[in-house]
Amino acid sequence: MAYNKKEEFTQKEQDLAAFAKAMSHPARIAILKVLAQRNECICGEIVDLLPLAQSTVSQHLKELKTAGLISGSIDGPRSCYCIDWKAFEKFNNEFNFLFTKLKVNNEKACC
Amino acid sequence: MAYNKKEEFTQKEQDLAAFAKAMSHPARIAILKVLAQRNECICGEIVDLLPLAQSTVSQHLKELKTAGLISGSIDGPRSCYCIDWKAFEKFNNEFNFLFTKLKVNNEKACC
DNA sequence: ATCTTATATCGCAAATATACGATTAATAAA
DNA sequence: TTTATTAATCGTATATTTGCGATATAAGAT
Repeated sequence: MAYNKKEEFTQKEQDLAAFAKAMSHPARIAILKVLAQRNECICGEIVDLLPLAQSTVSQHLKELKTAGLISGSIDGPRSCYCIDWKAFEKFNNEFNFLFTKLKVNNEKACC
Repeated sequence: MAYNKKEEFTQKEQDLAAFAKAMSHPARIAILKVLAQRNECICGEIVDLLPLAQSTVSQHLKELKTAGLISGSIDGPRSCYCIDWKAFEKFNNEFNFLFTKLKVNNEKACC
């Protein structure tokens, strides 16, 4: 694109979009699912569960971490990851505020 | 990428990812916000509210419509759009099922 | 000290997404 | 019928994402 216009939107809009973006790939949904079920998980186990190369999984993990959806710590030669529940709660609140609360006023759809 | 591996994930994972993807740009969040507040909205009004060209807004609207987050109908020479609340409800349920329900079992984070 | 194991990072190719101007299509107004 | 208005689509440039193999890094095992 000629210019990147993302900065011209409000911070909340950007934050919500960034969170959604982190979840916008099935591989990352799958990773989050595993982490949600196990509380903690070693990178290698995730690699075994996904149909992707190790380097690709590592990249997805990095994206999730950068976006703040998960946290990770080094555990000897391994890396342990888990979900940042607080971030999810925050997103869920924002999301519901935008798209559920307002629904009450507008039941009758026009189209 | 050499190959698109998205199809190798479960349908639910793909669906959730597709929904998140539709919300993964601040412009589309902004559009959804407007529609949530107004119940219905003409394309032109949205164009006026966003810092983007008409063709770009139209493209974003198309993406939202294709992903099923909004519906639209032609109203004379204009197009009227509104949120598909059912789709949001479905997404919210899936999302909560994955990322909130399971939280109860796993309060103690490791990292 | 060397070897193994686990993970992150780099470099690259291919696929997608973003943005715009120009054009088209379709209705309303004159 | 001609003209204006509204919105969709096309073509194109650029940016970003996805994916992999190869390489680097770092800790544990021998």
